[in-house]
Amino acid sequence: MPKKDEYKLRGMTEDDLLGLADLFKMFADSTRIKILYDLFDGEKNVSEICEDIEMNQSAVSHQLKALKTAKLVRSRREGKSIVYALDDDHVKTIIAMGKEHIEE
Amino acid sequence: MPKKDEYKLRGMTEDDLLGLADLFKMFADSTRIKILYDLFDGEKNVSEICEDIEMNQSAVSHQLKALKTAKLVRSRREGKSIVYALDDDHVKTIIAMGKEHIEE
DNA sequence: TGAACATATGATAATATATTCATATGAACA
DNA sequence: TGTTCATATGAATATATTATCATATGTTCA
Repeated sequence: MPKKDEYKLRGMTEDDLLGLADLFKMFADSTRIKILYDLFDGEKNVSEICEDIEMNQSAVSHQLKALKTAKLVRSRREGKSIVYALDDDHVKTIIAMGKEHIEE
Repeated sequence: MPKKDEYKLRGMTEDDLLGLADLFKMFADSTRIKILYDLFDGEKNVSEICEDIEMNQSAVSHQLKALKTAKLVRSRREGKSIVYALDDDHVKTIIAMGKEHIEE
């Protein structure tokens, strides 16, 4: 059966574009972008992130979960802590492009 | 006088990071990303954009205004129409990086 | 094993954001 | 000049998103 008149934009389906928007949502919130930027330094556990970005633990945990679902960060246990790290090289590139746009 | 304890994250002030998040918000909505993606083809007027992305004129106009404020598109009059175009090379790069992330 | 610690989670309230509808603006041209 | 066409805008509603609070989960180590 034919897909119910889903249109395409230069080869991208509507779902593709919705997925793209969802990805960029991850960068579109100040708490999340602070977390991502903080992880540029390398792995950090949740408490360290909270201190660095001055946000409380619950808010950070909620946002870390969103970032993990989006496959932008990964985590592993290390003793009592959970350590997070960037999980995609594109994260740095995307943020770098954003900075360039702003700096012009 | 000292700035009231604004912290920095790897050389970025809080305001810098808020600005980055605001930029990425432009890519984080399906209507706006459809518009941007539609303009990959080149200049288009508002009616053409509406048809391509199947959204009504008012919604498109509101979002074009947001994109213009963010300096991601520019516009000029051409006869009765207003023609829009991408106004920043980074737009294509940023979206391309997003696509790569998703395709993996 | 159980107390202490680190993180995660669910529900709620506060806030932000997008779409719609009605209408305004402003250029073109008869 | 006034009508028509294309776009922009304001206000209101609908929807999504986030931070917070309270508490649950799971580890470590005495």
